[in-house]
Amino acid sequence: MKEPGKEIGSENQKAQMRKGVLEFCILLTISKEKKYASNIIQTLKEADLIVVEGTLYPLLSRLRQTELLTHTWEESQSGPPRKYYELTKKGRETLATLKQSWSSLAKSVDHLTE
Amino acid sequence: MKEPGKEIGSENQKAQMRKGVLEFCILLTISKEKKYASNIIQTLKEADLIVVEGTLYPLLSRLRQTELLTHTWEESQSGPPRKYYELTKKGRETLATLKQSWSSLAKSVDHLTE
DNA sequence: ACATGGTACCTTGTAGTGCAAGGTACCAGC
DNA sequence: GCTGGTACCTTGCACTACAAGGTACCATGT
Repeated sequence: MKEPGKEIGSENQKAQMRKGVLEFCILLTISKEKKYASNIIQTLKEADLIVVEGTLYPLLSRLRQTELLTHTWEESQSGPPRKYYELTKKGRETLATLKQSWSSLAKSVDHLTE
Repeated sequence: MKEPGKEIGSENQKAQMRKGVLEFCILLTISKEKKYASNIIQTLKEADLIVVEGTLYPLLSRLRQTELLTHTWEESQSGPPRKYYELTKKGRETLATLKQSWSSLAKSVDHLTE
């Protein structure tokens, strides 16, 4: 069963584009300094990228399983302890590769736009 | 059951990025002149974007259902007739929106990279 | 006339991924 | 010890690309 006034491409598509670079952006975010989940969401939001918890946690787990990042618990002054994420060596290497992938992709799009 | 030496993010991720902009790129491709499927794949390949038939056909159907493009049959001089795709008015409008989405996304990534 | 190779179109089943919604645990203040 | 806030995590659903397999039409050679 589908809604009759189904959403047209543009809205949906914008979300689709965001998906593709999400993992990349999260690695970018952490690369500057270690952060915890809510912190990451905040940073991405400041860059106009909307992400929610339900998306982020599974993604962080996946990145940890592939050993791109590690986490350490730290006490908070107000509330429960926080899980700070940080890039591993492999994580930094992968990020470098992804930066190239991104610029390569941007180049392709430019090429098609002309 | 997973392969033990499972593929690490970078390869997989690059594909993921491509996915996000695929629909956008296809609309871009057609926007210049009407094309048929193999033709589109060829054009994308020249821009370093790999797409296969099994991906393209369902995508074109989807775009037709949402009325972003139409098709017309034309005879070929060598082989079966070809289905040429072309943007509709709504398609051109959507494409304009997507161009903005793309540049907005690129901006966000740049913002995070700095 | 009909077999063969090439071109083009299309469908089915599978795996990966983001997201909405709901759930658990810890801390501080009243 | 109750309440509100913060933080972490899981489950079920919908969407999408892709691999693989299938159909149809045309031209050429024998």
